[in-house]
Amino acid sequence: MVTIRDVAREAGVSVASASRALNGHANVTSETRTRIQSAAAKLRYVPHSGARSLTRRKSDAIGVVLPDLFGEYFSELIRGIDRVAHAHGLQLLLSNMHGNPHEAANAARAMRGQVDGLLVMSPDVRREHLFDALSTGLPAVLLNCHAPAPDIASVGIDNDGAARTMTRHLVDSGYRRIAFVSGPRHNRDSQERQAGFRAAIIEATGERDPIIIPGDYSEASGAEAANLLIAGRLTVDAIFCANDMMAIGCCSVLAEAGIAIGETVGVAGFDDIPIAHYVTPSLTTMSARTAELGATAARKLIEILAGGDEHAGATILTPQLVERDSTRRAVRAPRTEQLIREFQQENPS
Amino acid sequence: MVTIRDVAREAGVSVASASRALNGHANVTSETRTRIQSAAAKLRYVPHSGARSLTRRKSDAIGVVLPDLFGEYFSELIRGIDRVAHAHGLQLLLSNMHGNPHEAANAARAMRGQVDGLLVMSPDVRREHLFDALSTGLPAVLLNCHAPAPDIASVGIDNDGAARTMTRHLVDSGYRRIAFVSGPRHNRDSQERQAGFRAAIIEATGERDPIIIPGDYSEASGAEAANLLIAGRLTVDAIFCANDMMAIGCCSVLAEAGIAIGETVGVAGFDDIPIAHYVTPSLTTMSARTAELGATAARKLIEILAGGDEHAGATILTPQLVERDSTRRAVRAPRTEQLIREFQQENPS
DNA sequence: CAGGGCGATGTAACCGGTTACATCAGCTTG
DNA sequence: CAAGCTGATGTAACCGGTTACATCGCCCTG
Repeated sequence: MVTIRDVAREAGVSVASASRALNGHANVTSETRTRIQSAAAKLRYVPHSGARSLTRRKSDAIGVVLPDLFGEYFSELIRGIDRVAHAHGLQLLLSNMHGNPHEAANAARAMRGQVDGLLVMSPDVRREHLFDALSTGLPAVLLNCHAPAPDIASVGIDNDGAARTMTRHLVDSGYRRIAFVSGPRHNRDSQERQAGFRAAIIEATGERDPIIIPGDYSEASGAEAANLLIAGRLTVDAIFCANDMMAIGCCSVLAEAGIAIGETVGVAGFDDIPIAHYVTPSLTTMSARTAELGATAARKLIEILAGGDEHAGATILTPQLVERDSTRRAVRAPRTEQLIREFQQENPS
Repeated sequence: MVTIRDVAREAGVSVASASRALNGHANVTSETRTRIQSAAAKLRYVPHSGARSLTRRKSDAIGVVLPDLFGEYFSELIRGIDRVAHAHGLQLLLSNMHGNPHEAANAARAMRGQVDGLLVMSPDVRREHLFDALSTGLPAVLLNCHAPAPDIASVGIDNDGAARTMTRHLVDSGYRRIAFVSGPRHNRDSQERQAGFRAAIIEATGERDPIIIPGDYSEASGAEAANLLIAGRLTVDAIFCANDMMAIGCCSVLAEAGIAIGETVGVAGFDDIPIAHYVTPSLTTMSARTAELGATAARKLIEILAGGDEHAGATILTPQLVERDSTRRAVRAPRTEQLIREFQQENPS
């Protein structure tokens, strides 16, 4: 493997000059510089960025620690992070804790010396895990986590408010008895969404003990909720799932059973993953603007790395209601819609 | 930042002993070891993996260079890669060339010294780009690329064979005039899929000049193809799209226009992204087994890193036909299906 | 008890860069 | 022409680890 010393030797200069020339420092004769550059090109020199980061004390990379890497939620998140990281010339070091909260600390430790900062998403609410993860001393931004201390930067979404918005939307759309399907018990997002749902139900209907079905964010657990309904063990006319995948599982069981989604039973999700737009009927959901969440967190970390300590504290994004067919009372077949449109075009006003 | 020298001082030993103790080498008294370990714990020592990789000459990380990071295709791919990387204790350094083939070389260069090997996907067929990307001297495995030299390891899928399989499936399902919607011109996968389609059409129908509509893998370009058909400028009864997103775009326009997909016009895609399963009607497609592709490539790279040079050369995965409703002639409403099932249950045999 | 062997520990070189400081040549200027 | 300045270049220390080799103390053995 060719090093900068090889380049220096080839060009007949010292390593210091070689380093200066290759890094574009000013104090090198242009003659020397070209000689060094051509030596580097001839030897196909590629700088060793590991060694480089050792002296420069920065690595131009940020670490991303996520609970899981699958599903659209995470591809969206990474897309948002990558967009701003790439714009700042930063690499992304990815780590997946595979659902094991203890691994977050390991992952963060393993990244010490390879990254300048950390983006950590640890949806489990138990705090000690987060502290572990942050113990490397690296600057970090938390995603969708309760910051264990107020001086730690975090970016999250307003789950509570968003769940209220959705619940009110369901009530306003005329649904009377609404059930909520929760996510995993220790998941903070799910807890907050559930709290928002409960508050909005109490406010709207006075019902103090709304129906809550335990789920785990999986498609299967959404399907189970739908099965309860079909079996007659759940009399509701709307189901609000704590994430989109459960809503989709729910819809497919209902559709299979011939129940008119939207008309007979309204279904809503949360996150607005891309699939939500493509399923039939399309799914009403709260857009968590996941890519934006990632981008915001990355931006915040970069600002902190640049020395702005005033960027600590929490940034909260407000999800937006995306109303689609799964909560529309009159869902017509596409063909019918088409005929209506044609009719309207032919008979203006 | 606390270094191993601080730990050594705290424990009253030399750095060598500290290093040995912390790395679990045998030749340390257990008494000394515990003393060093508690010193490390007390000081919250986290090893600097950058410095570590400098002497160990390995970084326990692999670089992944991809043309884009969005969409389900890439989250699937990364999922597969991560699964095996994680199992081998490897980190993932991600780089996105954002559609610019020249960036692949930059990305690969930037990774020198931070990764032990590279996984490169560069769907652009122009060879010099690939050579550039490989010029770092790092071991690399190519994904879905023509290896520019036979001794370079690569993993790909049999696009040609898969396209033939799909085309034959369409013919066997009774579709007579089939159009193909291609991907971007320089995309190798698309070219091979198109070639497979053409060959199968010639074989099945003798038609030497089948209909090929240029697309670009985007949902919009699939929609455009459908618009051609609706406008009557394309008389076909099946559309085979070079990827799923185009097929989905195509379907939504057809459905919007009230055309019965499957019945009147068959639509097929390629890749089997998760959405394909959720759209209505569900999409017939060739499963590229993307996660498996990533996992296979990662496994291959790891074997090469372990010193097995016999693993060079190409591995080809065979996609599998996933037949769904978009190419079924009798697509019934879910309610109808349900009634039929009930009828069959009540009247066995 | 001297000498050899062995296991624990320390010293220092090294990995591949960057950079503070020293050096040196060439020019200006009094 | 000597002194001083400037800018290019070289020397060597350093970043934070690992590890070859040296050292040292201890125990065993003849």
